[in-house]
Amino acid sequence: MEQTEAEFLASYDPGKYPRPSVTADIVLFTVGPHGHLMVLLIRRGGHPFKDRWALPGGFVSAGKESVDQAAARELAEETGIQNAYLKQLYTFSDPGRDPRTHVISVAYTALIPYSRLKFAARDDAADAKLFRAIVNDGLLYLNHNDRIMFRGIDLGFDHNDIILTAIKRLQGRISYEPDAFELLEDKGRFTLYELQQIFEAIQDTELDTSNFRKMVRRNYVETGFIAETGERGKRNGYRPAALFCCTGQKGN
Amino acid sequence: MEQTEAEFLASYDPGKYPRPSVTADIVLFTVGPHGHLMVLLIRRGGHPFKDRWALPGGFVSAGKESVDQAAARELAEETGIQNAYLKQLYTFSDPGRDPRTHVISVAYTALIPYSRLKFAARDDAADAKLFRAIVNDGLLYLNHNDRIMFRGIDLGFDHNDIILTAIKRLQGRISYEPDAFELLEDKGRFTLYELQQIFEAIQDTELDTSNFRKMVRRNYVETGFIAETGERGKRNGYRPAALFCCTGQKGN
DNA sequence: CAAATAGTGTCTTTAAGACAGTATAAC
DNA sequence: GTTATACTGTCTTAAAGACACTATTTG
Repeated sequence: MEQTEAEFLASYDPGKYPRPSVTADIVLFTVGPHGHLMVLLIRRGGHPFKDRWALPGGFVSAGKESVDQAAARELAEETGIQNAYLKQLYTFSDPGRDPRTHVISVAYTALIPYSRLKFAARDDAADAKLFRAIVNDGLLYLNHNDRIMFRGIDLGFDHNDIILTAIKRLQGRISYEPDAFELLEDKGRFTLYELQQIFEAIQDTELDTSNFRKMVRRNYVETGFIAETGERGKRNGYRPAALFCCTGQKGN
Repeated sequence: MEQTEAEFLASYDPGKYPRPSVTADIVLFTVGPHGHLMVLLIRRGGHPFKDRWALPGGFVSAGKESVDQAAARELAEETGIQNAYLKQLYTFSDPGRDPRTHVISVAYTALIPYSRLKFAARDDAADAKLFRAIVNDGLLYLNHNDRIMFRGIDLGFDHNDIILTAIKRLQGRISYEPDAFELLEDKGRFTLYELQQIFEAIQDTELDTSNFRKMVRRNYVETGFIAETGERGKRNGYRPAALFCCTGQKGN
């Protein structure tokens, strides 16, 4: 006898085959006051990789949330950050990447301005710190206030690979996605030099001011993505810079 | 008493929390003899979405394989295609995207030359067919030999979204990844016009021959990614074209 | 005025596009 | 020669980079 779809679903047994676990892991980037690209790491309190540094993240609640929602929830639970700018990065699924069982990790990139993360810059935040991420010769190095320094391969799980993938993707996206603006302290009130510092941190290069500003005019001012506010920034004994704001237009 | 990692792992119970299922789904693209971008669809034999067209794919065997391996295995099982050029696309995880239970789909793009898929161009291949993929006004339409035609939203699951995402990504990647060369009938023996047709199919535009060839020289010949073989193609009553081959160099 | 940062102008190179043209095979 | 496809040259525009330059503020 032919089954209808409703009958099939009523009799469906979801427990027949073993399933992997699924986690959402978050590579949270910020640009620190020295113009460095930084990543948030959590010191693991329990096994596996107890006392090692690793990315924030956690298990997806099956049937209750998408992985996107799990990423936002876990980031809020572990760091208090709400409404983060989160983008899916890549899914890591080697059966041996977690020693407990087969855990598939859907990795996300989060971009948060530094001032929302100041707690993690202090040394008394024992379990969640910002580390400068340095890529040299294809290898990742992590550095907190020149006091804690280690190699990416000393992170828990395959988080070295995840962070390297995230940095490459961030660098690739910067020319066609509005990522850089998410790292500004105030999207409604910023100078072009502040924006340039974020581009420099992400691309890990120095940029020519004149050429950078030409690019900004072409890609963002002329498209209406940002606009001059008419105001000028703080006076520090020299010429104050013009302030711009994001308008919410599409841009590029 | 403090547990060691080994003790922790020995006592770890993987069944404590409900887990989602994970599938690998494959968007297999080819360029047909009329220069159209085509996608392989399978007619579903069982519930859910029985008798509807959907992407090939299947469940990941937990603990036994990565999702990459599952994608390659499922593609081989359902179509006989071995050693496909497979790239991870995106992970789709809405808890309601599969009516059975929470099924997270890691989607892949496969690029295969048309001659390896001729079986799916014939009408007697009842359960696996190639469809021309047409994007119009952001909407997807599928078309097999002008005989079977339907909208992407009539596909099973969220496969309309997956295919649209795959097409966008393919178009975005073409200028910096060697994807186009994977669609050539013979990477060791092709004319520049054959290559141009693949670019045109992916970008859904007509390209200027002169400008296209200038780009090929710059990006692929001068970098050593492809080279002239010295031979010439078939004579059809007119000037035969020079044959090129991929060299295995990095390119771009 | 000097100091310090903000901001511009110009020249060159490179890539992209439009478009007219020449070359070589079979017949 | 014609026909059909293969292939090139030139002009224009736009983007990217190097680098010298001017402008505006405080003190």
